[in-house]
Formats: sequence, C-alpha cells, structure tokens
Amino acid sequence: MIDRHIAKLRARDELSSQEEDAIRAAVAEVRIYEPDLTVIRRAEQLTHSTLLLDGFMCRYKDLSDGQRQISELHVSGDFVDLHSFTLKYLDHDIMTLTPCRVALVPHEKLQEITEQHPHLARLYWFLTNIDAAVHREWELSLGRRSAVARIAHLFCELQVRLCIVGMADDRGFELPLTQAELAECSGLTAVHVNRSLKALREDGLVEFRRSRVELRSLEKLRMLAEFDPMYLYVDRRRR
Amino acid sequence: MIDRHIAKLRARDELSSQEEDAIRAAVAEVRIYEPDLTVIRRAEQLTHSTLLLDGFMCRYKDLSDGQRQISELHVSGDFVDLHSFTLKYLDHDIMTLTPCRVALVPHEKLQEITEQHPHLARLYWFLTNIDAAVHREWELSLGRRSAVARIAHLFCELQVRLCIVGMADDRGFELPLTQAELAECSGLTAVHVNRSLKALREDGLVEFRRSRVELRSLEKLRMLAEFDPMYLYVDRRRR
DNA sequence: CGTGCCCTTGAGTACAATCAACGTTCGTGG
DNA sequence: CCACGAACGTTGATTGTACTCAAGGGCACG
Repeated sequence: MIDRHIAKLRARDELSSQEEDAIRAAVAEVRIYEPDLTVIRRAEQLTHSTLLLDGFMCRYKDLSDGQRQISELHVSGDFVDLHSFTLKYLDHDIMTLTPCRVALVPHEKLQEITEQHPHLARLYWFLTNIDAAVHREWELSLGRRSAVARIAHLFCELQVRLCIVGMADDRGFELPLTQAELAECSGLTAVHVNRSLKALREDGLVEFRRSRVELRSLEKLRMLAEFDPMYLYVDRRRR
Repeated sequence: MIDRHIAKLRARDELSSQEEDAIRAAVAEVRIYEPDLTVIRRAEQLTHSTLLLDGFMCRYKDLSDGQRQISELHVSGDFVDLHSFTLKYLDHDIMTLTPCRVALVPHEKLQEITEQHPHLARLYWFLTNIDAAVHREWELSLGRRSAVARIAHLFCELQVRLCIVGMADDRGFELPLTQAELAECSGLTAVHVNRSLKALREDGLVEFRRSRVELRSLEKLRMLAEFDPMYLYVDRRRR
C-alpha cells in the first residue's frame, strides 16, 4: 500500500526491514478525496501527517485578488505535510488536483518512530529538506527562467520523481493537470502556458495532451531547462 | 557569542539551560569571511554546519547565462546550512554579502545533540522547516506579486526576522545590500528595483538609502505586500 | 445533443527588461 | 587636501515578454 513511499525512501538510503515495519505500522487510516478539494487549510492545527498513495496534490498560497501560486506538486509516495509534524500548523493550503487516496499517520506515531529509530528520524528530516530543495529550484524558475524553460523544467522534475515510484519512463508519464494548473505552478497565465506548450511541441521537445506528457527528446528538454536532477538527491548513501 | 541564535530559538519554543549549554558546546571554531565570498559550493561534501553570528549571507543558484537567483537571505543567528546535516551536500551555493563572522558546528556534534536531546532535534528540524516556509513565501512573491510588492514584502520579512535578534524596530533597520542584490532576491533587474524603490519612497512607505531601510509606514507597507508574518512561526509553543 | 470545461488563437496592452548615459558616493593615492 | 576612479544609483528611450480581453473550437458527460 505504501510501497511507493518505501521506494522513495529506498532511492535515497538503505532501509532495514524493522524500519520498514515501523513505517507500515504507523498508518492509522486510509481515505479517498475528491479532486479539487482543499484537504489541509493554512493555520489549521494538525495532529497527523498525510501520505499520498495515489493521485496528484499540491501546496499553494494565494493573494487577495485570487491569483494563486502552487509551491510544490505532490506525487504518489510523497508525504504532503510531513513538515506539519514539527510546524504543528501550515503556512499554506494543500489541495487535491485529481481523485486521491491517502494514508493518515498520527504525529504520535511519528514521534515514536523518531525516538525509537534515530536513523529514520534523520531520513524523514532529510525528506523535508528535499522539499525545500524543490522550493529553491522553483524559485530559480520563477525568478529567472523563461516561460518555456519553466514548463520544461517542471516536466523534467516530474519525470525523475515519477520514475522513482515507477510511474514514468524516458518516453513520458501521465500528468492529469489542466493548463491553468500548470500556470499556477509556473507563475504564468493559462494563455501563456498554452502558447509555451505549443512552442515546445513545435520544437519537437515535448507534447502535453490529454493528461499525458510525451517526451520527444528528454535530452534537449533538459538542456533547454538547464535541468540537473542533483537537487532531488537521488543517490543511496547513509543519511 | 551565539546569543542571537539562542534568541531565534527562544522566539519559537522554550529552551532549557541544558539544551542551551549543549548548543554552546557544539561550536568548534569561529571564522571571519570577506564580503562577496562564496563560502559553500554546490555539491561540496560538508562535515559541519555554519552559524552566522554577524553580517548578511545568502543562498543562491544561477543559470548558465549568469543570471542569479537568491533563494534566501540569512541574518545574524541563522544557521545558513543546517540542512547540510541531513543532505551532506547542498544543491546551491552560499555566499557572504557583507563581512561576516560565523561559528562552525561539526555534524558529529549535531548528531550527538539530536541523539541526546530529542526536543532540540525536533527544534532544529523545525528551523529547517521555517527555511522552507520562507522559500514558499518567496515563490509566491516571484510568481505572483508585482515588482513593488515583492520588494515591500522582502523588507517586511527582514523587519520581523531582524526584530527577533534585536537588530530592527518599527522605524527601520540596517540592510547593507546593493540594489543589484535586491534584484537577485526579487527576480528583477537592478534598474527596475531602482524604479520600484523610487515608487515606494514617493508613496511614503519606505526609503532605502545608504544601507538602511527607513520604514515610513510599516502598516501600509504590509498592506501593499499582503504581508502576514505567520509563515515565520514566531510563537512560543512546544515543538 | 446540448452544456460546460478546457484548449486555442488573435489583437491590443502593460509591466518589466534592455540599452545607454549621466550622477553620486566613497575610498585611495598623489 | 584634492583628484581620480570604481562601484553604485538614477533616469530616459526603446524593446520585448507575458498579460488581458475576447471569441471560437473540441471534447466529455449527462
């Protein structure tokens, strides 16, 4: 059930079977959510963290005029609010983008895990630090990359992250988002995302149609985006 | 010596004297750095974390054409690379913006602290999560706020963070950065930062001259920026 | 088979970038 | 003490990327 989460961890470090058991034992409940549902609200007191099993979710903030900025996309296997374990409440909202299946992990269980498995504690701390690394890369995109490069970079990132959980390969992956949602990720308008996708398509780099990203030339796409996956820390080493 | 760091922690949680002692005992060495010096390089293996005692530093990434994006500013009392404890190497560079005095804390000491002081371990985990919260707020600025609002928001953030360590009040604070460096924070060009500062000055909100931010109307500035300090988690509660 | 959501395209606009020149400040050395 | 130079700041003119507004098309679902 939480195999994709285990795969995400094992892509970064070794995990003993005891540690794996401890994680599996921490799941209290499984829930199904509708698409377009704000599951966690800013400033709300939280007593558990949410592990995304299936579907796509995101973190976002918005301004008073309704403009929205998505700060990270979540895929299967991601803890969408592991940081709530230490923060107790979040500075942002979290919503589903598609129908989702999630597992709830009470903070008490996380507390037990971190006390009884110090290595696992560091590993989870490490996971929240990867989130921060993703935020930094997005800051670079939002601040300095062109519209086309922002979208290219986003596709490159998702390709690597989805590969880890067996949901992408070199040819492409499912991505059930609208162009408006891509715009909210990339700090653009939906219209401009549409034009940028057209440019990427016409240059033979990537096609985005019917909820699927078709990679025509992953190498050229990475070059255009100046994508270097090192910020995702996909290397097995002792953490 | 590390009083500002202690103040930063105490603004978020209670700290026992044993915990304080453990932190003080962790400092191995104090160093002085020149301004404009890249102290930590991307991908470099790290064995200690750097605590900023005095001065201003920043995290940044740049693109091949030389464009740079600063992803966070660091002030006195900040651990500039606490995340290197779990990451082992960073995805970004860290440089000084002014002359700086720093304390080095070996990762072994951090390991001891986290093993012997579980509460302190969570508190340091929490600190890295605040960094991520700052990154998210900057993503919102970079993606959705206007040029003027980005700069206004940056000043508001720094005012709160510097207040915590006693280096700002309601009237202003020292900020020894160039307009070009503000541009690298806000995803703008130096020329446009200059024009935006002029607009802020002429509207009577804030003046930035000779390394100092003079707050003419903090309330209006916060309104313009839609600044809400909650993302900085300045509330004392059990972490 | 209509209705609504999403995608696409065009025309006009605006905000920020670029290019360029000039002003100011400050440190340094004659 | 003043002259010079470099770095930083300021302003104007022009360009360009992305936004806005608007209309039409495709597709899925009831």
